[in-house]
Amino acid sequence: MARTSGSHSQITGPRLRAAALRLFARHGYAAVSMRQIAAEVGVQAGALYNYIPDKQGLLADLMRSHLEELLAAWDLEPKGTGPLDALEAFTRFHIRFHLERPDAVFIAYMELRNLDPRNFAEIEALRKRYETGLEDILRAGRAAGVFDLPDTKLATLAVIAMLTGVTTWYRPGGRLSAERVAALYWEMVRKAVGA
Amino acid sequence: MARTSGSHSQITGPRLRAAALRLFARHGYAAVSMRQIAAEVGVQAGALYNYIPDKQGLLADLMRSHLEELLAAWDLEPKGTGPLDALEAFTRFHIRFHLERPDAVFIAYMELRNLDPRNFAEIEALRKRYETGLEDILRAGRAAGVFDLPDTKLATLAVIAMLTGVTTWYRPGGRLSAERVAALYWEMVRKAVGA
DNA sequence: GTGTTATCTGAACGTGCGTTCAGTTCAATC
DNA sequence: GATTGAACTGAACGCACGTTCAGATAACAC
Repeated sequence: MARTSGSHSQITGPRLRAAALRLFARHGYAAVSMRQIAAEVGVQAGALYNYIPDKQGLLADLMRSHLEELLAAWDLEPKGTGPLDALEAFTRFHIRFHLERPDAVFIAYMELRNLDPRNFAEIEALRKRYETGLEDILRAGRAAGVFDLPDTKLATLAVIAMLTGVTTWYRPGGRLSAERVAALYWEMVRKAVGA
Repeated sequence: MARTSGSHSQITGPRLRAAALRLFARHGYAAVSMRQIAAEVGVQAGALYNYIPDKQGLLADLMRSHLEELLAAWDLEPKGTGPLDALEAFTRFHIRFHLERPDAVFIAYMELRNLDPRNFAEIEALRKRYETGLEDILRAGRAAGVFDLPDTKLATLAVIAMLTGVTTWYRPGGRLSAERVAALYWEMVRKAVGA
């Protein structure tokens, strides 16, 4: 009894991606079966292959679209004037964006090892591009004498790790609002870069 | 042809744990099969069950012994006098200890979701105890007026995330020595806590 | 009302999984 | 030199995996 009511192609596709995102984040790519995803979508496993080439392609797609969305959103973000404004913008943007997509963030950072080499290179390049955005800010601020940094590259990695760590413990409705968390982190980041 | 030369029980056990640590860290718990581990040890898969109850027990064992080693080592670490010394000791200890065991660290932070509830509670308690060590230092320093922190709990998580992040990019023989990395991170941590 | 086509089912494919266990081998013991 | 027992093999267990595909169904075009 296929096609039980109306056309589903524009429903099943997004639902597949949403279910995969949730399950991969919760249990890990390797631990989730296509049948589990299909059950969540409300469909048999075979039907999923109308929307994806294979399981590996599904994972790569999820990561690619997350990172492309991240880069596009950061491009549109107002960055104020000068490195200090830009760093604050980055900090607040990073926390806000990541807290809104905890599952996608987790997958993009944790399932890199499950990508085959071709996909890995592509995804890693996107991540690198995002990191470079922060590194440029730090370098500019250092050159302008606004920041006091012993090592720009290391500071980039340290700040990103610190900010991304928020997603491991933050839960909506907890002690602190996302806005408050961003403010507190910005204070720590500002001090850490010596500004 | 079992027992091809000499008694192996004191060799196979550690080799099993070493192989599992390496493979779990590289590919993830769910993606590694008992047969892969056995092949690395140089034994048939069935022989592994002389040393472990099951695959889940192997994972729990690896995480438990890593965290117990971490707590024991931190207990023995000289902490100087006062919160500032203690925080520096923690920073340097954490980086040194973690850089020496990248595989175990990765597993302990990433495979929590693959523990069954009983094991999870136990492992999570050990992790919490370690975090509390840092939180106590920060709270003491704040009370003594040595640190300037908007939120002690949040600072604890931020510092741990920042420091643990080192393991994601550090490679021996790279641009910076472990000692130098620790020094640079200590400078950033010190600034971040307002000291 | 007929034909077309997108969408899905249900069964099957070969493969590999974690785990068990009877049997084999060999160092150690007496 | 017989006995013991730790350490391991090799085969098997039932099950679940990712993926394919012929056939069924229902919405749509005319």
